[in-house]
Amino acid sequence: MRSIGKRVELLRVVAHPVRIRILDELLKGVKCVSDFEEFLSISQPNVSQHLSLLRQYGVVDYYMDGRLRCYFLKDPIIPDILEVLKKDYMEELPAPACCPVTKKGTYPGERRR
Amino acid sequence: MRSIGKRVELLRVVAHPVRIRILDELLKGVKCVSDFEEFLSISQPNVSQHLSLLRQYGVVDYYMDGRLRCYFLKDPIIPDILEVLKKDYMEELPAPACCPVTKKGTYPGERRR
DNA sequence: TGCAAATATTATTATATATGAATATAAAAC
DNA sequence: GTTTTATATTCATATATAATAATATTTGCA
Repeated sequence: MRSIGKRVELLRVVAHPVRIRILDELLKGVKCVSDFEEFLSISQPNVSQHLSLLRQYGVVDYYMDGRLRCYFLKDPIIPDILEVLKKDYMEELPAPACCPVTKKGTYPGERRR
Repeated sequence: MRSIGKRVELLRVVAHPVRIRILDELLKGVKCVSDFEEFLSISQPNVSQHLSLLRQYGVVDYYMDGRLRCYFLKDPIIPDILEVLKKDYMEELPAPACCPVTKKGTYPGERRR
């Protein structure tokens, strides 16, 4: 079981516009590097660098097919993260009705804001 | 409705060990700055800096109670992110059984890895 | 065997982020 | 009105991250 620290680290690795697009694309199926190169319109070395990072953190893996590397999703947290990321949220969370849990708060008091 | 770019940005803001702990604590209820200072054992200015960033991105808000600032969660995506982050995942995702969706792949071929 | 295709790695540089220290602000208490 | 308490802001610096360019590796194929 992964520590909370490791999970946050993973979140940081994933929280990048290009890498999110890569992962979202992998959600649909296996893809090779040159597919991403085209799809993302970024340089091949840069695609490889992002994939390398994702591999390093166990987020993706690949198999070889001739000289292609076919990448696929490996970490099961990824589909869940992508789902939350795409979900629509209509409202803000309800403001707390009463009484901070803080030891110092003396609510109810004036709400100045 | 928030763009996907904004969502990824938000994810990046959230993907920090201290800020995750702050948010996880706010999940339990309202807290003020000095509570965090104690709980996180980091300096007051640093707590304020993290809270400032979270405010800037609409993740949290606060009300004033005397000279205390009582912070609370505002963005509804946060509980969902925290839930995914805490969830236990037992297995890796199943490796793709067949046939890359890539235009270049010629699978089935030898799986070298 | 040598060439071309697909991908990876390394080095460099620019930029962003994080933290600590110092200072500022704002409200309450006296 | 001055002091104290709670919090915010600013500045400086260290560190991490990102992208580009150049080069290396690996594999299939002529």
